[in-house]
Amino acid sequence: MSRSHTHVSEEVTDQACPLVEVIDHVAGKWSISILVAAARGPIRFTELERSIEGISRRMLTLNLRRLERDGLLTRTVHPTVPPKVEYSLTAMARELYSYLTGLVEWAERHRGAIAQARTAYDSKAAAVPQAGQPHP
Amino acid sequence: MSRSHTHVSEEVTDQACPLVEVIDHVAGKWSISILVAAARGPIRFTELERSIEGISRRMLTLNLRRLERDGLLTRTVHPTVPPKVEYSLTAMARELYSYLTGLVEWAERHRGAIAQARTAYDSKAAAVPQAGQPHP
DNA sequence: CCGTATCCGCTCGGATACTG
DNA sequence: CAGTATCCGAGCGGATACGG
Repeated sequence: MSRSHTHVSEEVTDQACPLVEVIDHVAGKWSISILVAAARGPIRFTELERSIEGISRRMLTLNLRRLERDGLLTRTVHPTVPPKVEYSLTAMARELYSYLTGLVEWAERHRGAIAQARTAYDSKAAAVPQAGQPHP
Repeated sequence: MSRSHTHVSEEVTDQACPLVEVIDHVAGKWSISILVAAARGPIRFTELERSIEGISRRMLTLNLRRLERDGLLTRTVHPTVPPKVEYSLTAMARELYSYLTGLVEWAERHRGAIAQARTAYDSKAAAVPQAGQPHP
């Protein structure tokens, strides 16, 4: 945000493409699901819509466009009737894939532990009258 | 994957803790920065604030609380004056660490390519009058 | 089948001010 | 030092309707 003034001549990419933003796009809530789903091979719009639980059509479209714009997905339109559109990973995205699945597998392994940690945290926060008591 | 029949015991954590939500917390915009920064060893609040470019105090606090609640960070208060609070990764989070750095390194490697892909996409979208023309 | 467009509630998140 | 509290604008995201 408050970037000290860089030379505008060469490194536009540094300004235009902060790491945090790239990661945010790539590791976004739906992006991971989409990329993992598309990793098996070309996949159609409605297949994505059905395979990703809870995503709305709007959010699917928005994420697909953003991933395409970032060069992670290619969109291929087959001029048939009815229309058929397929999305595939680019080389860049295939390289990303293993990190994503690693993340997902980690989340699966620790999902239970996380749920327990939340319960513990919440019950602890609820029962601390001797410290959190604002006297009336 | 989406609709295999779950046992009741798993169903509880499944409801309380959807995979997508876990990933969203863990791979969130600021979460990654925080976890990576805390991986080197116990780190203080202001150290985090200074080392993470662009984060506000509010967002830092919110993310720290959420990570603590999810069992990824431990918060240790040293009863000194002035007060000293340190955050450390839990075992669960240290296991996550390598996937996160993998992601970050990927983002660094391809930051330039992504910036170029965006430029290409935008210029293509701007100059396609023969296909995108909405006839009046 | 594969989207786009519009409305709108709701949350995110920065700015600011105040405590132990 | 390490937060909490409150305000408030921006934009995310669901619902709905429509088009090629």
